[in-house]
This record gives sequence, C-alpha cells and structure tokens, in this order.
Amino acid sequence: MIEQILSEKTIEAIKTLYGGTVDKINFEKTNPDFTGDFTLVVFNFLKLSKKKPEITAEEIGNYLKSNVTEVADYNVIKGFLNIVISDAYWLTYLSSINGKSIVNTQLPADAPVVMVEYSSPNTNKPLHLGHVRNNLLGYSVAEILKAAGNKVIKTNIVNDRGIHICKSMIAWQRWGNGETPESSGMKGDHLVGKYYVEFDKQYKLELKKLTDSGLTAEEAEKQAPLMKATQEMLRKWETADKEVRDLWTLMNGWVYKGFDQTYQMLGVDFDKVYYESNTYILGKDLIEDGLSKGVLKRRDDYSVYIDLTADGLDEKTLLRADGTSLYMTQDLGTAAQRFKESNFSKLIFTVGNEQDYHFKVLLLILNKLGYSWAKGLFHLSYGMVELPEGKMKSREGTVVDADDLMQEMINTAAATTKELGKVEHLSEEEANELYKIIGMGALKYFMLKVDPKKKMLFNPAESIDFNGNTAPFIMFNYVRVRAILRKAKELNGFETSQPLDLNIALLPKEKELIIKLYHFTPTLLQAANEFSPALIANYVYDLSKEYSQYYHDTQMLKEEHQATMNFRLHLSNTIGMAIKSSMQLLGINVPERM
RNA sequence: GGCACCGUAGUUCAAUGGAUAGAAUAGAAGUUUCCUAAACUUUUGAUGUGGGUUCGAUUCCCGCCGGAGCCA
Repeated sequence: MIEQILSEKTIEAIKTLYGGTVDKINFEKTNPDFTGDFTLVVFNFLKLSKKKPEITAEEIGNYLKSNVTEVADYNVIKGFLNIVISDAYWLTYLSSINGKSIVNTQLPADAPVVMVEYSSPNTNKPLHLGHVRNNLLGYSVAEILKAAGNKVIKTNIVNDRGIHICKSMIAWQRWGNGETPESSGMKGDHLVGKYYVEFDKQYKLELKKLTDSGLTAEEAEKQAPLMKATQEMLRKWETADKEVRDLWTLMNGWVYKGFDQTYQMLGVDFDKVYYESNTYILGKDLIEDGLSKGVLKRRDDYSVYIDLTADGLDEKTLLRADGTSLYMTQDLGTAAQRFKESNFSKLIFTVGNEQDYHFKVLLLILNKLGYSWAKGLFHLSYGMVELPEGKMKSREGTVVDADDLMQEMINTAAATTKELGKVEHLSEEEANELYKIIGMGALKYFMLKVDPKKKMLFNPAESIDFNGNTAPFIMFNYVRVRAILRKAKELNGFETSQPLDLNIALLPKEKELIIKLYHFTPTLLQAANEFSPALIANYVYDLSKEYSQYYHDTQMLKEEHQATMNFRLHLSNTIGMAIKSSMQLLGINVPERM
C-alpha cells in the first residue's frame, strides 16, 4: 500500500541523492498539530547526507514529490518531513474497501494453528472479577488471532481435582443436609462455593480451639481433624474410591452447569475442554526422556530435579521422592500432549502474572529438553485486577462475584436507558436484549481497554461509566450510522451497494477518517503480535470519537450536492462496519438502535 | 534474602527513542427551531527522585524512594 511505496521510494531517494543504502524506513502518523499524513524523521540519515536535518528533509521531500504521484505535497519542520498524500489516493482507497468487511474472514488452507488456553477455573468456587478479565482477554485474543489469519483453537483446562474441591465436599457432607442447586435455588457453582467458605469457617474454629488448648499455630494446622479428613478424602479420590468419586462427580456437575451459564453471559466459548483429573498423570514420560538426555538429574532420595541456577533461577524439583508429580510436571505433559493433538505453531497460556516464575521455568525446561515446538509457547501474562483496598481476598469477603457484577451492569444499563427515554419503540424482549448488550459491552470494554500486562483497578463503589471513553459511546456512534443509513434509504433510496463517486472534494475531517480506516489493518496485526486487545479498543474509540465530531459538524442528508451526500453516507457506512468489526474482536456486540 | 514487575493530571487509562506528554472522568463555562445530546465546544490540571547514554528519554542503563508480586 501507500506506506510501502513511500518506503521504497525513500530508499531510492537516499541512494540517488547521497549514494547510501538503507534497508528499512519507518513512517509515523503525522502529529495532528502539523500538516501531513505521514512523517519521516530524517535524523538517522544525516550521516549519509552529511547535511543539516532541514536540508536533508527538504531534498528527500522534493524527490518524493517529483517521483511519487500519490505525494501531493510536503513540508519540513526541523528534522521532520511531513508528507501529504493526495485526496485522489485516499478516495481510491476508500472505494477499495467500501462496503466490504474490514476483517478478512477467509482463512487460507495452510493457516498456522494457534491454541489459546484461557479461563482455567477451579471447581470449588464461582468465578470472580479476576476470572472475568482472564476470560475476556483470552476470548478477544483468540478472535484477534483469527482475524489476523490463524486457525485458532480455544481451550480451557479445568482444575477439577485436588485438595480445594475436597474441602467443599467435606463441608457439604457434614453440614449440607443434602442441599442441591434445585432445593436451594442456588446456582451450582455458588452452592459449592458456599461450602468452601463453610469449610474455612469451621476449620478456623477448630484451629482456635487447638491453639487455645496450648498448641502452636503450626501444630494446630497439622492436627486439625477437619484437615485430616480432607486429606484422607483426597487419598480416597486418588484410589478411585467409589463413594468419594460419586460425590465428586455430583458436585462438579453442579459447578459445570453454573459455569456454563456464566460463560454464556460472558459470551465466551471453547473448542476443547481439558480436565486435570485426566491430565494430572501426564508428564512422567517426559521426565524419563529428560533423565536419559541428562537434562534432568536424580537425587539420592530418588527425587528428580533440574538445575536452573546457571539461568539465574533455582533448582526445580519435578518428581518427589515418593514418585508423585508436581504442577510443573503435569504442565510439561499437557503441553506435549497438545502438540501431539494439534500440531500447533503457537500455544498461548492466558494466566495471571502471579505465575510468571512458573511459566518462565516451564518454557525453559521444555526448551532444554530440546522440543522444537517449545519455542511456540507463550505466557500471556496479565496483571491482577485490584480493588481500592488492594487485592481481592475471598477470606475477607472482598471478592467481586462475576455473576453479580454482570447483573449489576445490566441493571445499570436498563436504568440509564430508561432515564434517557430510549425504550419507547422497543418491545420488552428487545429492551432486555439492549440492556444486556450495553451493560456487558461497557464491562468488557472497561476491562479490555487496559494494556493486559498492567494491573488494573476496579472500584465497586463507582459504577462503570457509560459516557466518554466507553463501549456505550462507541455503540452510540454505530447506532447513529445505522439510523442515518435507514433514513437515507427511506428518503432517496440510498443503497450501500451503490458505487462511490470519486469526483468530490474532501473535508480535512473526512481525510482523517479515511486514514483512520487505513490504519485498521496495521493495528490488527500489531494487536495479534502483542496479544493486546487494548490496541483494538483504543483504535475503535479514536475512530468513534472522530466520527462523532464529524457527525456533529457535517450535514449528510441535507447536503445538496448529490455526490457529496453519497460519499458521506458511504464513508459513514464503512466506519460503522469498522466499528462493528472492531467491537466483535473484543467480544462486544453492537445494537442497531439505542 | 533472591527473582521479575510497576510509579504519568484529583481519579482511571494512552504515548514503535521523536515535534508543544494524549484521552476520559471529576471541576469551571457554553451548545438543542438542525440526520439519536449516552453527543459537541472552550477551559483548569501530570512524567516519584538523582545521575548516565543520545541530536533528542515517559520510553534505554545505574542509584535511591514508594507500591504490589513470585520463590523460599
């Protein structure tokens, strides 16, 4: 496209003018305060030109203007060469994408396979705000990678076994009185979570009794009967004791039903779900392989470890003396299994940054074991969601529940929409659908617009905004596009399939908007490279904001010049489509009216 | 103690080593006989601190201060 032409011609200019060779030229967007569409910073070429920055920029600018038809003009400020591209080029560009989806939905047959793992809940309690960020991020990254030309497999590995679920099971056995989701009217995951909390409460009581009778805290923890019973239950689970397994199946079943509802409300899904109860044994054959390769070593007590001190890390144990494995071991195994199943070129783990060390070690070990596919593994490490008072702590009851949060968002959306008097023409069903789109959109955008790597703050006391840099604002602009196109069709039969008349004069804002559309593809590719939905969110907000100003200042249906009116409608339509596509990359739906 | 991370308007977020550090929100002041005002316009306000590298540093390097994380 145009940037490539400019790049090639600039290389040519430098060769012709100064006899030097440069292999790569980067253009930047021109700062809005200056005239121009692209900017070349010439400081890097001064050693070739041996001239002042202004003169070098002037000479390159002059060369480009004379040799590139698309370059209409240029100006130089200090070492910055601002290039103005002709309106004709931008109009042709708009015409080439006019009415087409801005995202290419057709995948080539040889598209690389990328596996995106996200969500990965524990089955002992319902999902909370932290999981919400994980799910939205994983889903959006998957959509972005898909749009960037990859065959994406979304996976979820459910942590369905271990001491945590045994705690809920024990508590339910003792104090549940046979309570079920049906009998209590509670969502299954919340019911099981209730018994997890109950366990903690009872356990604390036991501890207090024991320490009051003179034991140290440490002794008390070891001797507490409740904990002993839980560990006994875990042992029974591992030996496939029927009674324990039946209870486990029953309670996990409740949880899955609850999770499914939450996932559906969040609008996320998975192509393949793994369960740790099936995969926790994996990895032991990799240990054998590592031992024979000499990468892993065996201690005198028969435990197996890897020495990573040369890499600035510790010695990491991979197999205990009794032969049982650790998290790391099963993660090695599942990674290998997935490569076998899918032949992925990339495997993305969407996991919080509290596990940075774990993944650093995991990736390092797999690379040391010499598996070529290990280079495709990537830890998509995202920051924690914090509350004003700090980290969420389930024991202190400061956890923001995912289901509650979503419902609140929808309620707020309903109240705001009614207040603005925008529901008169809607049936109750349509109105409810609208509240969901707006509420969930606001929540998703709020979480995705932040750079995934960074921690983010959520203040439950302040409800998430619906004005300004928010999803409802972006939706509002989409809705205005739709409204104007409906009206245009009614008034003078305008169809978006009509050809675009290129013989018109562009307003500055119109040119800006077309350039903004032009930046969609580079933004998408960057978002895919960096696994960052935030880039898409920022993009779609900027686009919407500029359109909002344009809409405010420019007449469309009242424009008398027919070709200009049609152009404005076409531009609006393409922008609307770009907004919708961008929002879909974030997992956000847009309404037709609001 | 070791490892890695983060400090930008009152607040929440932006800024491939580039021009006068952008938005939103909160505060102040305006805009509706006109296609959806969840909008638009104007305005107040920030790079924790001290060095270094560079033509140029919020960005890269080092020290300090502050915050949260992981490993024992």
